[in-house]
Amino acid sequence: MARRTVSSDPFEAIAQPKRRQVLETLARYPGAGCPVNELVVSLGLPQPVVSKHLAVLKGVGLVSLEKRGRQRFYRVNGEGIRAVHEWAARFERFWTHQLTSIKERAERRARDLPTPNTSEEPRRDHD
Amino acid sequence: MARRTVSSDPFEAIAQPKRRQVLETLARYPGAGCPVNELVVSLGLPQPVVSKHLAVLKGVGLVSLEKRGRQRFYRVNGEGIRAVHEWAARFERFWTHQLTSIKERAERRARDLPTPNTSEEPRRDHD
DNA sequence: GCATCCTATTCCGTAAATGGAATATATCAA
DNA sequence: TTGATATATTCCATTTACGGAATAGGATGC
Repeated sequence: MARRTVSSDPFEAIAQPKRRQVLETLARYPGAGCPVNELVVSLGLPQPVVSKHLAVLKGVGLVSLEKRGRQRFYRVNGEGIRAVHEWAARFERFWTHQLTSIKERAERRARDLPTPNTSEEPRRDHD
Repeated sequence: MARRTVSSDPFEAIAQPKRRQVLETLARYPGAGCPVNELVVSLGLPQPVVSKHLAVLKGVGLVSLEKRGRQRFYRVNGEGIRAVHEWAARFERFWTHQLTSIKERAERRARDLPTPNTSEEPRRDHD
């Protein structure tokens, strides 16, 4: 049961390294975006593969599309990636504080406290 | 051919919503971390499922582990998430600039590019 | 009309992740 | 030792994503 559904959230979409590559490549183009054939050359991947990845990225809103002539210009749509950025930012305190002091404090608390499961309420201790 | 390997990079690991839940729950605990049984209660998932997700997170360095008695305390390891945060930050300009000005610039450039067949007014009839 | 270019989509085989259940391992307690 | 607790691991079935090849669709040019 409960498989992953790549077509629903940006985290799934960027899980695939090639799709991150697509985004990184797109990001190097100006606001007008980049047509598929140029992406195909840049990435060195078969065109159907690129198109399929673009379809996934578009499905989750990570890129947007503009048709011009027979080409389709894709460009990065920041909002989706912003969500990822903000999710990760929630964990900022885990890398801004030095790990060593966190570890020390963790071990000190571990020794001194009975067991931290007496309350349902999560604790926030900071230094 | 080229499958995704969940046990190799943090992007794969956080693709799974339940693993993000695990991280979010862990983040609410103090530096000492959280034992598995408490995670099981908090998440309402079967214990083997939680353990398996923790194994994946540990495999990619998103959590670290400290044994104490028969319990194992897991805590968030910031470095892995930091990588995600920094990757997303590379796209910051796509959401800090207003979308409207980006669009305008896109269309201006689209007119100026050497691609043929855009001598007319650019079309805005789709997104 | 027809041919050509650009892109999307379908079909298919394979590899892999997920969850459930049962079991194994490890630690403590009596 | 035996038993209970805490966690990990194995086996299994299901579902899914991925890539490749071929094909379809759509726009342009002749």
